[in-house]
Amino acid sequence: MLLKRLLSIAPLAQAERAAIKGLPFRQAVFDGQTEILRAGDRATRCIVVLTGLLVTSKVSGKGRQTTAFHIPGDAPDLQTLHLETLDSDVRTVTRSEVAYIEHSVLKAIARDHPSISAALWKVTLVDSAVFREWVVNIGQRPAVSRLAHIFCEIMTRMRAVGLADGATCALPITQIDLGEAAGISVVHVNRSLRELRRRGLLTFLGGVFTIHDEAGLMELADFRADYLHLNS
Amino acid sequence: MLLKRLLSIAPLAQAERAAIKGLPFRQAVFDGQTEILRAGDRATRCIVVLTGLLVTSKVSGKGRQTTAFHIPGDAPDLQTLHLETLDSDVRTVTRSEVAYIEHSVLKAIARDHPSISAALWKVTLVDSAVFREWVVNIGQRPAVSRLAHIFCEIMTRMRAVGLADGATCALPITQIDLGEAAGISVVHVNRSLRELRRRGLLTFLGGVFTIHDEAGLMELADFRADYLHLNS
DNA sequence: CGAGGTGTTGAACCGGTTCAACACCCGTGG
DNA sequence: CCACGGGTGTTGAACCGGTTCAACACCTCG
Repeated sequence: MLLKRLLSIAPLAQAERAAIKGLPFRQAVFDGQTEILRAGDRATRCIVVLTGLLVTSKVSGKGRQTTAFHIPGDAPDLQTLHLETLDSDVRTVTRSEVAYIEHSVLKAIARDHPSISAALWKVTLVDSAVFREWVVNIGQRPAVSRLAHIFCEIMTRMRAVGLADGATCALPITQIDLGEAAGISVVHVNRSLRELRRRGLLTFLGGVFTIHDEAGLMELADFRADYLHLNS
Repeated sequence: MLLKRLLSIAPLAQAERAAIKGLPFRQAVFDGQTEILRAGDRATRCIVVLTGLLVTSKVSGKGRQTTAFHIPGDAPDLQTLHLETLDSDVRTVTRSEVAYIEHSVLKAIARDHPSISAALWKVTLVDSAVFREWVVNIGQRPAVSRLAHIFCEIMTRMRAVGLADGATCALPITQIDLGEAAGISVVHVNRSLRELRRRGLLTFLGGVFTIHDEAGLMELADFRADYLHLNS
C-alpha cells in the first residue's frame, strides 16, 4: 500500500520499488475508535495504514477537530522521522490494520535511495498541501460545501490508490466524525447531508457514499484536485 | 535569516552553518500587497523572507483564505523543491525583502550535508504542524480566541528568530488581512480586537501589537507552543 | 481638494448551534 | 424471548455568534 501511495505522486525505478517491497515491518490490528498515538508521544517507528481508516485530530478546549483522514497507503505519523514529539492524536475510526516500520529502517532506505528519500519528503509535502486546503475549506466554505469537499477529496484519493472505481466508495465513519472534520455540529451534518441528497448530488448511508452527480458536487464543493499533487 | 530559522528548530554543526551562510542568492524588494507567486506556477528557485511579511493564501469561490504568515527566515515555497506546481498564492503584506535561492543550489547543499537536508525537511514538517493547528483554530475556536491564537503564534515565532523581545511586536497588517487569516469578516475582526483590548489582554494599533497579559491571552487562545516544535 | 483604502459603529439578518425529544439498531443480559 | 441501554440518526424550535449592509470618520497620497 505504501508503494502504491508513493507511486501515485512520484515515479520510482524498479530497484527502489523492490527495496520498498522488501521493507521489514510488524503488523497490528486495531478495533474502531481506538487511540493509536497521542499528542506528546515520542515515536521510534512510523505507521502505514493497510486497511480501514485512521484520523488525526487535536482537542481544543471544547471540541475535537479532525485534521486529516488516513486511507490505506497513508503514513499518518511520517513526520515523526524528524519531529521529536507528536502534536496530534491518531486513532482508528473503523477496525484497521496498520504496519509499523522502524525509523532506523526508513532512514537507512532513504539514505541508500535518494529518490525514495525524495518521495517520502514529497508525501509529507502533499500532506501539507492538503492541510492548506482544509484551512480554506473550513475557513471559507459553508457547511454543505465543506462536506461536499471532503467527499470529493476522499473519492479522489481512494481512486488514486485503487480503492474506488465508480461513483461509490466506502467511508466507514459516523456523522459525528464528519462533524469533527468539517468543524460543524452533528445536527448540522445531518441536515447538510440531507441537502446533498435532496439536490441529487450524493448519498451517504451506512459507511458508504455514492456520488450521483460528480460535476455538480465538485462545483458545489469548489473542488479542484490539483492540491493533491497526484501525478496522473 | 534562514540560518536563524533552521537553528531555531534543529542543531547544525559549524561546517553546515558556514555552508548555509555561503549559499549564493539573489535579492529582491517588493512593495506591500504584491503578488510574488501564483497558484499553478512552476518554480526553479525558493524564496526566503529577509525583512517584512509575506502570506500564503488561496482563493475559494467567494473570499480569500490566508493559510500562513511568513516572517523573516521563513521559506514560503520550500515545498516547490519536490512539488512541481504551487497550489497557493504568495504575496507581500508590507514592503519586504526576499532572497532567491536556486533549487539546484539547495539540492546540492542537501546532498552534501545530510543534516541540512534533514533540517530543511524538518522546516516543512513544522509548517505542516502549523497548518494542523490552524485547522483547529479556525474549526473550533470562536473569533476572539482565533485572533488571540494568531497573535500568540506570531509573537512566539518572532521571538524565536530574535525579532521580538518584550511584549511588543511588529505585525504590519490590516484588519482585512487578519480577517482573511482567521476566516471572519472585517467587521467582526474590529469588534473582536476591541474585545481583546477591553479585557486588557492585547492592543493592536498601526501595525504593532502589544500583549498586556500574556498568560490571559494564551489562556483565551488555548495556545500551547508545542506545535511550533521549537527546540528551546 | 478629492479619492481610495482602512477603521469603526449600528442594525437587520442568517447560518449554524444548542437543547431536547424521539426513532432506530444492535448487542447484552436476565 | 424480551427488556434494557448505549450509540447513532433525525427532527423541531429557540437562540446566538458572526455576516452583511450601510453609513461615516480618518488618514494618506496624488
